[in-house]
Amino acid sequence: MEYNFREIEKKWHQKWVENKTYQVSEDDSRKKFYVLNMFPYPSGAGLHVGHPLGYIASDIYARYKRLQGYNVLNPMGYDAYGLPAEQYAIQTGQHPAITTVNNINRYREQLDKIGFSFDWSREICTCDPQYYHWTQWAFQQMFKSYYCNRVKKARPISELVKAFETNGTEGLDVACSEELKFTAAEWNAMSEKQQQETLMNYRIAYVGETMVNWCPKLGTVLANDEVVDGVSERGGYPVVQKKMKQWCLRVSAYAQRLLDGLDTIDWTDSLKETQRNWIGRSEGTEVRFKIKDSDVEFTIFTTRADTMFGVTFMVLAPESELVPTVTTEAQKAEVEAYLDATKKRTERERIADRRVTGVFSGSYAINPMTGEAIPVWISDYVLAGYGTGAIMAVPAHDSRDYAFAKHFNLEIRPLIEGCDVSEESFDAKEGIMINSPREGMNSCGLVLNGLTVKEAIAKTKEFVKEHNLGRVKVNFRLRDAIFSRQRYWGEPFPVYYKDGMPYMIDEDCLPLELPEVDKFLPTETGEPPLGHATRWAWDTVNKQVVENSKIDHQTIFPIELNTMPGFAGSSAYYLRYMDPHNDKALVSKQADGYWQNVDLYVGGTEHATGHLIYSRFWNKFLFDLGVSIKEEPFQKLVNQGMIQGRSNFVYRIKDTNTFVSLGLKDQYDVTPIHVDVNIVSNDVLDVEAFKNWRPEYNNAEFILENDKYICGWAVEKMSKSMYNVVNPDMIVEKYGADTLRMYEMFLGPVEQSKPWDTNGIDGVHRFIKKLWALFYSRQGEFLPSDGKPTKEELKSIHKLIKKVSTDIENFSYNTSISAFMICVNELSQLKCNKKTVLSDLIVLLAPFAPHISEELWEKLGHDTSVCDAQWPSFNEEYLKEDTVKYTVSFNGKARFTLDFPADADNATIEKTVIGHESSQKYLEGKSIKKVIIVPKKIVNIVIG
RNA sequence: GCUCGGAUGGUGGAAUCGGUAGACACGAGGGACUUAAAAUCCCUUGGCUAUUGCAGCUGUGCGGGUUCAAGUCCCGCUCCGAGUACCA
Repeated sequence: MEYNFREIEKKWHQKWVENKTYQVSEDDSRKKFYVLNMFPYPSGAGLHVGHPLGYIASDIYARYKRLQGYNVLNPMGYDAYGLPAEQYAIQTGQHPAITTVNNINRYREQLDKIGFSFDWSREICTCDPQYYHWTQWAFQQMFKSYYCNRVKKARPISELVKAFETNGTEGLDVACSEELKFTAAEWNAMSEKQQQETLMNYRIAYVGETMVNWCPKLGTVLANDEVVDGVSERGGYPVVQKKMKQWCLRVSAYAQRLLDGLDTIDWTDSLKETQRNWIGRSEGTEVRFKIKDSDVEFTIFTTRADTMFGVTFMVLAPESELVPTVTTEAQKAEVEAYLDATKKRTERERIADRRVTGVFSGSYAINPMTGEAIPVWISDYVLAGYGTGAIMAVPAHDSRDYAFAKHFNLEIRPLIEGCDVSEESFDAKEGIMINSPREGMNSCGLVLNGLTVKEAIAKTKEFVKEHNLGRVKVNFRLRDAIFSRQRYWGEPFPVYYKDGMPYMIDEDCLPLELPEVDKFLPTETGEPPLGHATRWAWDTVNKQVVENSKIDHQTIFPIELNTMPGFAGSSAYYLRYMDPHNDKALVSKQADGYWQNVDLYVGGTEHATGHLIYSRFWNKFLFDLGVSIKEEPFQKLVNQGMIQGRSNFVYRIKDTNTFVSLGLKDQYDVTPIHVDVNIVSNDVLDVEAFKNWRPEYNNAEFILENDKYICGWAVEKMSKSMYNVVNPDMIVEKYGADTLRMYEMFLGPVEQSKPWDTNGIDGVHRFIKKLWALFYSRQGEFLPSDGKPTKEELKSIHKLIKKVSTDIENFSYNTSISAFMICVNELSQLKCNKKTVLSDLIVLLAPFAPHISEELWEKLGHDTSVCDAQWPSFNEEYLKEDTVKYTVSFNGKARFTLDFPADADNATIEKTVIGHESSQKYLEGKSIKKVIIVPKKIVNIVIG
């Protein structure tokens, strides 16, 4: 009987739905396992063959864990808010909700063909009000919280208000935008508006006026991780810096915990390293410098406190608030011209054209160590956003300061013994200090000469602390996340404004639904697209606010017109899957208590500094609230590689319609042209299909080699424009889902990027047919029978059990599949038809090829789904060999291969070797010094 | 520039602790069955030399080193990929 995959796969898809095979619920009698894929953004292009790679890998693991007896949660959903649907809406007028639903349906159709064990009853979609209810709720909780550095936790803002009422800011240690100082009396005397403004300084979700990445073309701000090389990640439009009032999340408060948490999770080192760099912890010292002949003071941050004696100038960022203060009358015009010029440069230009620019402010600062007066400059190589926006410049030991000093002819003063700074600075943190202080230099008593750099830093820190010149400070590169987007297709903020200050809509009124608008562009007055939704503003928000918050009916409250960014909806979705239909809470205590956190998370590396930071932050916040019981959301993370396209080329002879085969192309002047990979097989072009591919090739002519047209090829990104997109539906149609699944895994390690090449798929398909042939003869006779397996049969299957079990744990699916091929070959050669052996084989195969496994499992007479079978365990007894081949070498030279008993030891080997004919000849007249048995069946004998 | 990966046949890739390369698969070549094709099965397949017997040399990006033994460890390079970039 033929292997009819179409019928089999259709049958089991139906049965799985009917029997709710993959629906799970909390079950305290079984251990849980939570497998999760990064949920997709449903794009209009549908899935290509690369998208399911990670889903297949995680599905195999999920099915494997289930066979081991775990209660496995394996959900799927959609990250449905996003720019493409909105851009499409702007162009065509089609509502993004419609586009999104269409795309989701298409995705679902494609996914269903591949046979995943997803529990679709838990499907979520970020644009569903039932879902974003909890995104809005979490945001409100952040608004109502501040971060206490003492307990290292988020706490209710009401606690902070109480503290202000009794003590003001006295003894406060909390995360804030800027250090404020006021007394209880001052606080109590503030108006409500002033109090609200003050609280903004401490809230975890706050409105802040910050420099943002503004993308004029998209009409919105972008987060740092959404900007790549100075242009927007989506669309590649220019991005400029702009000061704007925006919602922000105080991610920076969690910087240390985000860093520490990395040590507790099982992610790849490279991904952890990327996050560490992004968080960018640096330990240093803040030192105050006074401006000469003035009361003005400013603080700088340095990691090289040891170089205090080598400071020859100071630099402020152009955006620094101190700039107007330090600029003297005489320099005013020049400084203003410089500020103007820098403001005009986009970030992109600054990156592309890194020339040294700057201007002298006219003021001098006093070095607190030496009393020297040093010039204060302004330059855009100092960033306003990092540290204090001001630096002390040590040109001898910092390459940027060095370039600046050279350009403006400022003094360069070496501080490390033996370093040569005539050509470049000496940046390394090593060596012995000199000139600190220099002979004859005033000093306040600090002497660093003779110390190593490390010692000098420590000593200076102590000195600074003791003399109250500044403080020891840890700085992070991680910035607060900007949380407003001037777009339509995103979660609306559950916020209204009173007296210019934001207030939260009552929790009972959530979700605040996204209103309809008739235009998706900003309004004439420059407000975000939600500004078009005037009716909604009245009907929905004011009604909710007024009725539920018991506020004066006459008042019209403006509502927040921004929407939330893409990462809002994806930051806590893993919690929602645990309890997706709960309308009382994000997740019930019971569900969260059972599922805890994600045991295995699979997705691409492109989210390393975006989603994977934000959701860790978000989860830590919910952890502080007691909503999530695990501090880290994703215990183990596997990054699947990208599947690249394998493009094919034809070569057209210039100015003709004649195409020349690859091997002959060098004899002509040709242009390579991409050709659709779907009309090429094993690099041989289907000439007729090519003629029909496009009208202009209708009467194309060909110069063939060996009667074939051979195409060239290259590995490129899989994309429509390269004509190298391979669609999974087509593969399923031609070979079946089981073949697709196995082939995707057979292609190579999951973590590795590799090109898709449909050519190799026949090998996997053949394997499945061979497997089928173990069960059915060509005449359709069912072969399996009861009976005791032979030694060889047991050995073959137990070898496989051992291999596959360890391989799945290590995600080495490709080598597992090789092992299956070997085993099936062995069993066919042994003509094995023992039901026990074949049953084990089917269970092992079930995670990889679920459809054929279900079918054959049923045929073997089992009445439950193969999903509920038990993973077989192997028996070392069956794997033992009677004799073992040892390679024997003498002095590492002459080699023989000999058989020894499996349990041979030094003594028996020595005896046997000597007794052996060929070796005896070699050994004549020599004595054995020692016998070394090393693993892997090697014996070395040293003779002399 | 810095950080982290990687480089193995015509191709995708195996090789767990250093154990004597190239598993498995594709492709290619040859053969069987067939009127023919498809399907299936068998043989060969890193390179070079030898070939109606054995076999020999060479070989994991390049150059050194450690070791009885190196794709694997160490030192110095070349190239490729990813992340990051005035972070003081």
